Parts: sequence; structure tokens; C-alpha cells
Amino acid sequence: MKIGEASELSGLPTKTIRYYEDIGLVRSDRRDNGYRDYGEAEIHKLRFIQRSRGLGFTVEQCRTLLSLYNDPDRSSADVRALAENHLEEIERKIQELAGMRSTLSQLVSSCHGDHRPDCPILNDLAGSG
Amino acid sequence: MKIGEASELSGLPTKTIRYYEDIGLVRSDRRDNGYRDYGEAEIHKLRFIQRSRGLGFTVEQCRTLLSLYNDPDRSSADVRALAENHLEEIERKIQELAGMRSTLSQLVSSCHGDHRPDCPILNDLAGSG
DNA sequence: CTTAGCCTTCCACTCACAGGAAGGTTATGG
DNA sequence: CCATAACCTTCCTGTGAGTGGAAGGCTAAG
Repeated sequence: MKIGEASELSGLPTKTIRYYEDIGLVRSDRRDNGYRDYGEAEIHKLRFIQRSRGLGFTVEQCRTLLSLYNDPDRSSADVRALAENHLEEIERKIQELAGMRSTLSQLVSSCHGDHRPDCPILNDLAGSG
Repeated sequence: MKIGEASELSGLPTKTIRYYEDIGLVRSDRRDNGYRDYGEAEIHKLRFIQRSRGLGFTVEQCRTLLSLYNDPDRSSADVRALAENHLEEIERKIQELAGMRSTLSQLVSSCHGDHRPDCPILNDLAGSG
């Protein structure tokens, strides 16, 4: 199967699949004409990565997850630890964004938003609040 | 005042201040020895940027905010529109992260996390769920 | 025979800096 | 007078995770 079909089946852009090959995350066979050729196993791998990325794991974490997936002697504790770390990271980001949202929504609602130049948002950013 | 003190007063690393100068966001005078020299006005500007960045505005949005701040004929509606757009962006990111958190925390709690290789997290990523 | 739609490689760009090398300046201490 | 430390300068490279585009090869259909 050519890269276009692999793209459709995996949900990843062809550019991204080539990039993953560049960084050694996946591989591909080649046909005589130089085209990449994918089998079921690689598609499976690509979908695995697509799902992992969709949960916000970094590409390096995906690499680790893949190697854990392919290691029959892994312990589920290792996988869980990785996922827990990532979950904490997500939690941290949400907290940070929630703080911004809180401040910003206050500022937005305190700004009348008309043709006049007076603006509490700018006043706050300027430190006069 | 030299860049080190400007850094302390603004809360921005010296590297960042030089970068902002590179991209034309701020400026600085120079002493005879080539050192950057900052006055009150530039410090004020740096703090303005620091606060704006802290609320998650992009550097380009900071540039716009600064020019609005310096424009006596601005309308507060323009500022508010910018802030509202940004607020929506933040909301979107929070939603995305919350979705990840939801899925991930379910997966983490369904994984026993011991020495055995069987792992619901990997099973899910592999699409067998 | 040409056109469209695939595919290839390679290079540059994104964003917002951070790290580090190589070297100049200045304050302090002996 | 000299050494040393703590500043400062410019310039180059790297980050993460791709995206965009150029220049060119392959192939099926009309």
C-alpha cells in the first residue's frame, strides 16, 4: 500500500508519516520505483502513534510507548507511570490556562468595548490596576 | 540602567529582552561602551509585555496591544475583540486538554500497574478497545 | 500525447526563546 | 598593578513537531 492510503487509514498526513520515518519512529519498505510500501503491521503502528499523539503524548513518549508495546516482558507499571506523568503535565497546563481564563474574562467583562479609548484591559496590562 | 537591572525589574530574562529588540518589539539606547541602556519608559513597556505574555497572548498580539496602548485614538472595542479572541482560544485549548485528561485518567485507573505485562493503556492505544 | 494525480527528495519556515562560544568592560580586592 | 568575577556584546545552533513548497519522476485515463 502506498503512502496516500496509509495516510487515510492512519489519519496522519503523508508529510507526517515521512517525518516519523526520518526520526526513526516508523519504517517502510520500498517498491522498485522508490515508492514507500506499507503493510498491515506498519499501519497498526501508525494508528498507535496517531492515538498516542491525540492524547497529547510527545513523539518521544510515543517512541517509549511503542517499545513497551513491543516488549513482551514489560511491566504495566512502567506504562502506567508514563501515563501518570503525562496526566500530571496535562493537569498543570489546564491549571495554567484556567488562571489565564479567569483573569482575562474578568478583564473582558470590565471593558465596555465601544468607540472610546478608555480600556481596563490595557490599564491592567500597563500595571495601573 | 543596564539590561541586567531591566531584567530584574521586568521579570524577563536578558536573552528574552534582546530577542524582543531583535524582532522590533522594544528598543534601547546604547552607552559609549556598547551596553544597552534602559529608561523608565522602556521598563514600563517590558512589564507590559511580560504581563501580556503571562496571559498567554502571542508576541504578535503583544505588538498589537502595545500599539493600541500607544494610540490615543484607539477604541476599547478593538482591545476587547482581541482579548475575546484570545479567550476563545484558551477555552478551546482547555476543552482539548480536558478531553485528554478524561480519557487518560480512565485508562490510568483501569491499569493495575504491576509487574505483569497486560496493560489496558497499551491495548487502548493499539485500538483493541 | 498530455494531463492529472500520485510519488520522491530536499530546503526553508514556524514560535519563542535558550544555550553556549568567543570576546570586551568594569568593579573589587590584594 | 594585576587578577578575578561579574557583567556585557554578537553570532550561531537547537528545540518540537511538523508544514509548505520547489523540482522532478511515475502511471493511468482520455
